[in-house]
Formats: sequence, structure tokens, C-alpha cells
Amino acid sequence: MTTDICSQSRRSPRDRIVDAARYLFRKHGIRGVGVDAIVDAACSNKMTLYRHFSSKDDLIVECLRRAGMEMDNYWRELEDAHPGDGLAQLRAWVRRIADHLGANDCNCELMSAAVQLTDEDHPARSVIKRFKDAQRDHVVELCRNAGVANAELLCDTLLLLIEGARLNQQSSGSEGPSARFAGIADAAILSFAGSSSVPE
Amino acid sequence: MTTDICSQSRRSPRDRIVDAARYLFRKHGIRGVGVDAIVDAACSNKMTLYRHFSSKDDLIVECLRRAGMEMDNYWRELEDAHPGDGLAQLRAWVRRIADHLGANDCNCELMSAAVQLTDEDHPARSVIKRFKDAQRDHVVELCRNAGVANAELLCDTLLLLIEGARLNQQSSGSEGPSARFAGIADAAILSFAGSSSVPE
DNA sequence: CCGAGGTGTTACAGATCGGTAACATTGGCG
DNA sequence: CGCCAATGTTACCGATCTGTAACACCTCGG
Repeated sequence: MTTDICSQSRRSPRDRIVDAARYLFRKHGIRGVGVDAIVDAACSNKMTLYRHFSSKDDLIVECLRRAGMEMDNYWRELEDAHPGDGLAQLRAWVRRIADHLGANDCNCELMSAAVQLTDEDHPARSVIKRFKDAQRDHVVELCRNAGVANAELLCDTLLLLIEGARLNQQSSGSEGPSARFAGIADAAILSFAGSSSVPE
Repeated sequence: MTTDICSQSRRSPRDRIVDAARYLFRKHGIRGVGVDAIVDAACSNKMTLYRHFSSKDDLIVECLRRAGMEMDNYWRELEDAHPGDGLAQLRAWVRRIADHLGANDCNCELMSAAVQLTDEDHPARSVIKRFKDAQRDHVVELCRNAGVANAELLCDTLLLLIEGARLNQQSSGSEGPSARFAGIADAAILSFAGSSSVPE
């Protein structure tokens, strides 16, 4: 319907399975979709899935790793679009998140996965934590490059606002507090950047 | 272990089941715990559960309704502790959330439930939405009472920060961005309250 | 043409899930 | 005591879940 993975029969079954899994995971939750539904949406079969992935958890890990890689690619796109301009990259990043709040093609996968995979020792947890740490480091660097004095503080403020907006979107809908996310986040950036040359 | 519901045999089986369900839902996720585990933790049995609740979904709804009622009680406690002082109630509310970020006895139930119950027509969705709307109205009223000019904006800022902090706690741990939540949120309150008598 | 590797099909195992029926047990109240 | 309602016990149903075994297919390089 929305993205007919079955019609992409020229792609490898492995890629179709991963894409179908990511789509269904976003739509029905990781625990709410079974491998049968995944291979059905991918126009493949269970045997092929288990020839590429040792278990469903292994497939989940691969899905999250791909989501992280796509995010890394987006960081590079931002750097290319605004080379050396951390402030512009930050604002473009926030604007993109605001624009994609309604759609489910965003990278909410990694955070909603953390809510759904409550087991502390699930193999995906390390993937999530590694991605989160890398993202934080990169945003801090952008803030510092933008001339913000307290880069860590702005970074954490933005991260809290972003994930709060994504979560609120799911519980309160588009007309809830997440509707004001773009303005709030951009105001925070400008507020910090404005007092850039005023340490303390 | 942590809270031995079984030893509270004087309480009604219904209450023990609901409490055990809420505890396990928080710990392993709504979809990650079965009715057998619930009645086992409650030292009851499946038949008694299904005599009180027509289905597992019905039990979920009751759990969320109780979480919402406890939140209403907390609003009343705040009003009693700081009668008529919206600013003090806001700051006490934020401080309490910050203190309870690590523990799982907070009311994250209603928001994490929204992530786990992806079906748009799940009976719990209306409970969640109703609670969220009421919470927003109440916080807006507190902001307005605190003399804040743009009460809705501060309310939504706080709501985004709070849910972002709770979500980040689960994916990045206690040392992540959520560690700075208390300072960020309190600064936001004071910033808005400071410019209270300066509309626009 | 032929053999081999990746793929698809069918069937099934073992476990767990939500939910129910029939019956035994308990505790409180007259 | 004896009754009654709530609760507990056991066994089970059908559906669904992850994961596997055996076998058929099909394409492509030598």
C-alpha cells in the first residue's frame, strides 16, 4: 500500500526483509509483529529470514543498526549543506524533525525500541546506547561549533525537547504540545547562541 | 522482592492484581507480560482475574485509570502544600519528577503505554488522551496562576522536557541528558516567570 | 548440459498466549 | 451449625509465536 516492498523483487530478499521489518515495527511495535507478518510483507518466507538472521532479536539489531547508519548519513548531508556552520546545521536538524513529526518515517525506531525492549540485557540495548552516545557527542560538537558557551546544556535541552515531542506526538496527537516543538527548540538555540560570547 | 504483593493478603484480590499488573507492566512492558505472570505475582489465579476484568485490555485500562487518579491526587497535594501559589506548585512538580526519574514508581505508565499500544482504536487510547488533555489544562492553569504571560508556551515546553527526560532515561541511562532535566526545566520556569509582567 | 547456491514451499515441533469450564475450598454472616 | 458468595485449583481449548526439517525450484556460471 504505502510502500509496496513486494514489487521491489529485484532487491535482495535480505534487504526486503529488513525494510519490511522496520516498517512493521514502526507501525505495530516490535513486540506486536511476528516473523510471519514480516516475511509476508517482504514477499519472502521464514526460511530465508532464518538463513540470514539467527533469530528475531538478531533481525531487530540489524534494523536498529541500519536506522543508526541512516542517521549518520543525515549528519553528513547536514555538514555538506551547511559546511562548517554548526548553528545552521542545528536549526536545519530541528526543522527537519519538526516537519517529520507526523510521519512515521523518522528515526523514532531507536527510542521507541528502548521503551519496548525492557529487558536490560537485550542485544539491541547496546546498539541503542552506542547510537545515543554518538548522537550526543555530535550534537555537542555542533553546539560548540555554533559558538555556544555551554554546549552540553543546549545539547541536552534539545535532546529532551526532541524526544519529548516524538513521544507526545504518540500520546496526545498532532495538536498536542508537540505542535509547538519547532518554535520552542529554535528559540532555545537562538537564546543560547545569542549569549554565546558571554560565558557564565 | 521489591514490593511483595503476595504478603498483602488482607487486601482484596482485585487490588493485588491491579498493583501486580502495574508493577510488571512498568518492568517488562505491557506486551511483555502475560496474565499468568500477573496473577502469579498477585498470588491469585486467572479465574479471579477474569471475574473482575472481561479481558487483559480491560485490566490495562483499569491500570491506566488508577495511574491517572493517583496523578489527580498529587495535583491536590501540591495545591494543599502551596495553596494559590502556581509558581511554587510548578517548581515542586518539576523537582519531584526529577527526583523520581530513576525509580519506576513514576507515572510513566500512561506515556509508555501509548508507545506500546500502537493500535489506534485500543480502548486504552481514549484513557490516555483524556488524561493528557486534563494534565495540559491543569498545567496551563498553574502557569497562568504563576503570572506567566504565555502560559501555553511554558506548559508545552515543560511537558516536552518532562517526557523527553523520562524517555531518555530509558535509552541513555541516568548519566544521559536526563541528568540535566531539573536544571533545564527550572530555568525555563524562572525565565518565563521573570518576564511575567512584560507581555510580548 | 549440469551441478551448486540461494530461494521458495509445506509441514511441523515446542512453547506461550488469552480465555474458559467444572469443581474444590475458604471465610463471613445469619 | 449451615448457607452463600468469593476465591482458588486443575485441566483444557484454540490461536499464535519463534524456530526447524525436508524437499522442490530456479537461476546462473562452467
